[in-house]
Amino acid sequence: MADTTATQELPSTTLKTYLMATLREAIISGKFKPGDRLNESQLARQYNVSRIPVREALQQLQEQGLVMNHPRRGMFVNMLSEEDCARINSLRIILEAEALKLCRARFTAAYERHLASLLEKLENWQAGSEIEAAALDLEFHRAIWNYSGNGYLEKILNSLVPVLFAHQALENISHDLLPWPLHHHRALLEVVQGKSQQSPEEAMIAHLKLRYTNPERFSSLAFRDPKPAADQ
Amino acid sequence: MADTTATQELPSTTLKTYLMATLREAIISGKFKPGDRLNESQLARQYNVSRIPVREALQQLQEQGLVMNHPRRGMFVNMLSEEDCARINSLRIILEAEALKLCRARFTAAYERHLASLLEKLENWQAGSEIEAAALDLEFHRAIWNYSGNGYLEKILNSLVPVLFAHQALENISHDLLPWPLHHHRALLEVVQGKSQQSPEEAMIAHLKLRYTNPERFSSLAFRDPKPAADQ
DNA sequence: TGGGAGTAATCTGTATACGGTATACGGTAT
DNA sequence: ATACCGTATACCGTATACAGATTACTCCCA
Repeated sequence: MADTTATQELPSTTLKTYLMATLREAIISGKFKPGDRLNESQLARQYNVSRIPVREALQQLQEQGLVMNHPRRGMFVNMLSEEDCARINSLRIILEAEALKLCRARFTAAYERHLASLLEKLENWQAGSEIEAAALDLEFHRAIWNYSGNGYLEKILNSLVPVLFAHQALENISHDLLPWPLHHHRALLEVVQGKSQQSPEEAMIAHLKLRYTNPERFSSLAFRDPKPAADQ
Repeated sequence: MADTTATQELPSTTLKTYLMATLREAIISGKFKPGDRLNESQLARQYNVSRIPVREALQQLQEQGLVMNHPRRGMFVNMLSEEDCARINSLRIILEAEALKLCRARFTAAYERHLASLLEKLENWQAGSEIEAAALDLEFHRAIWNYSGNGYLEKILNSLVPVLFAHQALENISHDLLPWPLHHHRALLEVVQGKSQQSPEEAMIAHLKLRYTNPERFSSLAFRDPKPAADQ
């Protein structure tokens, strides 16, 4: 299975890392819904480990924004408001646009082959769960982040975006919306290739507008660009 | 050892958060040098707590990039190469420029008073340790991040920049360089006030150039024309 | 005298145990 | 009947205890 964390990834080193990946996947896939309380003892019994690794994994996920801690109450799956999504998206535009620019500057044939093969999988994706679609989507974006050549940028995006995917997946399940939009990733590849007329920022905004209204709402791009209808 | 009195001030929250702040400060101030191994048991004895809160605090600091974990080996104070600093600075320019823009858009009289008072303290700072100067510096920047109105942006910057300050403080101590440059923060305030001719990115690059060579080296600004389009 | 292997010391990772606090429920008074 | 209060329960935060692993040291041999 594709790795779920960007930090050190040695599967059977410690129980904490194993639990982190497992719980992260469970949250992103919607197995645990926002607002759910995560009982340490219960999870420990469920995975046949003691509470300590569970605690530490949950705290790591807390630092990554997937769960929230109410002191003396417990851990709760984070629930994102529409505004939170917009705030994250506003940052994502800036950061992922930067990743696109860096990727474009460092472009090589090997990168292009990898991205193209991922893109092909995305565009030919037909059957399968929404979860798998989301995983493919995330994999494509992660490839771009990785090719930026700046590990800190990659780490930040990895701590920022997956929680959005969790939220999106859940919205998709509960509202039974249109299938995951996978068809617009070619525009991003074209930006990286230097073939696009769009700026990286424009491409990111267009990309996110498939799923959100005014994703750039809380970024500086919101009041630089006269185009969006400022309803607020 | 002098910390035993400090532990007596009943940590209103949890021991973990208390230890996090303490250890963070110790690392940033250079009390623990890069490469040092942090012994859990030793720290536990030193602060009169058990190993568990120490462990959890260290793991939190790991997520913030201040320490690194070698599995089954222990926690080590993170050691930044010159390239790492440049990578972080390249991101910092982008992110803090965004914070400046957001701050400028949300500017109020109260914000201005607060920033101005901090600036006055910075410019009138004469005596005191380099550590205090760094703390003041950081406080000013944090105020800007906070006023951006995007908690996620604030959180990212808080996970990115303090490690730089730790590195800077150490360099300063070991090489006995010039005093901490505090005099260039007015340019940032002027950007927020809209009085500056510089773009936020230019201001940030100029700000960081006081301390680093080519801080924008690993950002997209490095290979874009030096005069970005005026955003106002 | 230097290097390698074996052993001991030490530390991390994990399990179990305990105390304090918050929540929930039931009883009593109004 | 409702509201308030006291007790009970459950869970988190922390402490203590144990096992595996890694490191460092020592001893032996070349």
